[in-house]
Amino acid sequence: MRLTTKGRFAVTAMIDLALRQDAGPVTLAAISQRQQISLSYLEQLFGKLRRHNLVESTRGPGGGYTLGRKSTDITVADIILSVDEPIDATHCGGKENCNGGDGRCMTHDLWASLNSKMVEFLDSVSLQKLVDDQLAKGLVVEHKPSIKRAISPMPVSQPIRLTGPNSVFDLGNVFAKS
Amino acid sequence: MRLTTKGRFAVTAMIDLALRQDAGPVTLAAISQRQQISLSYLEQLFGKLRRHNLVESTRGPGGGYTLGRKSTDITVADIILSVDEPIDATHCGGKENCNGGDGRCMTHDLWASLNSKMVEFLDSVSLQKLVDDQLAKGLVVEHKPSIKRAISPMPVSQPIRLTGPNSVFDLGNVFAKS
DNA sequence: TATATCCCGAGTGATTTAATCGGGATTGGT
DNA sequence: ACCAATCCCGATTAAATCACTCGGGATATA
Repeated sequence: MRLTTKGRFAVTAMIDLALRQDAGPVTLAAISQRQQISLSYLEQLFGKLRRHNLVESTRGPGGGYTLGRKSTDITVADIILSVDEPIDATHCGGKENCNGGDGRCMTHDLWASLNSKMVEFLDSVSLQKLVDDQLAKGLVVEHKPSIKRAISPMPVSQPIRLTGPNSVFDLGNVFAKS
Repeated sequence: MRLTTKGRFAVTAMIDLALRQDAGPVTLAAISQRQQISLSYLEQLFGKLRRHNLVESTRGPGGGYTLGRKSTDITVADIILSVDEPIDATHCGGKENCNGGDGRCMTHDLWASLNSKMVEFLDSVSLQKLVDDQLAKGLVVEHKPSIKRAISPMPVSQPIRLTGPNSVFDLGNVFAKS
């Protein structure tokens, strides 16, 4: 299980979608503006989410994305696993020898346990839960402006580019260090 | 909190050290051979571990490393945080606006929770626990050959190079995917 | 003095991340 | 029939990171 900003972006976008899909399909352009995620990047992410049936798409004008199933039936683990596919389980296939040496893998059980704990946790949080959290925090969802087109061309704020995985997961100072 | 093979290597090396330090300082060369980790890389890792007081070093012939404190007082979290220093807590400093947009950060609490869970778990596992696991699995620790030098020059098996962080953390198939 | 060991910073190639780019397919409104 | 909105997709890219290697040094023992 990898934890990167990609996963974070995906979860953020899914919350945004869940919050607004009642008024019809939500466009990636809209999500891009609201969440400051580049449109092309969103397209990549939603391609994966769609292939995993977490979202459905409608093409053409008025189109966009809707959830593939109820938000109570989508978990954070679902989302993260969709975009961060763990395709290569190459090293240390479970019963194989990880260290080459004497055929024993001293830390395998440890990582497996941790992995389980993480998945367990992420699988216990539904998308609906995150939506509720946002609404509880006082987030107001504006209604879609129907067909009304944007009149003032509104300067598009460029998303800031975050290169490299420095934004992965920092512990910060949760843990008291020496 | 980052989870890479660097952390895994560090934990593995620390288990090796804990298993054998009773017979005096353990050299990195020995750990390198047993655990198939490159010597130079071990030097890097132990530099960090030493700076975090998890190990102590003795120089010169007969030297090596010993644990900086009791193995019951060292946790996996200690080790991982030592080598994978989370120096940059740049993005989203806690109360700041992560998304630039409306000043709210929809996933911050989620990641913070996950982080806590991970640290909680890793902090609940002591080095001694891992050592016990190994001994319980029937691992036999040979005594150091005192001063006896290796007679046959024994072909040194090269550690396999793992490039890139593909070995980070794969979920494998713990989680049933579509 | 010779050797074993730790120490350290600089460099490196493969890989990943977080995008961008350029084009294409589909559909709705006119 | 056309146009524009929207999804779709693969190729490419710059910066960062990872997992090392390399070359030299410091320190202690015999």
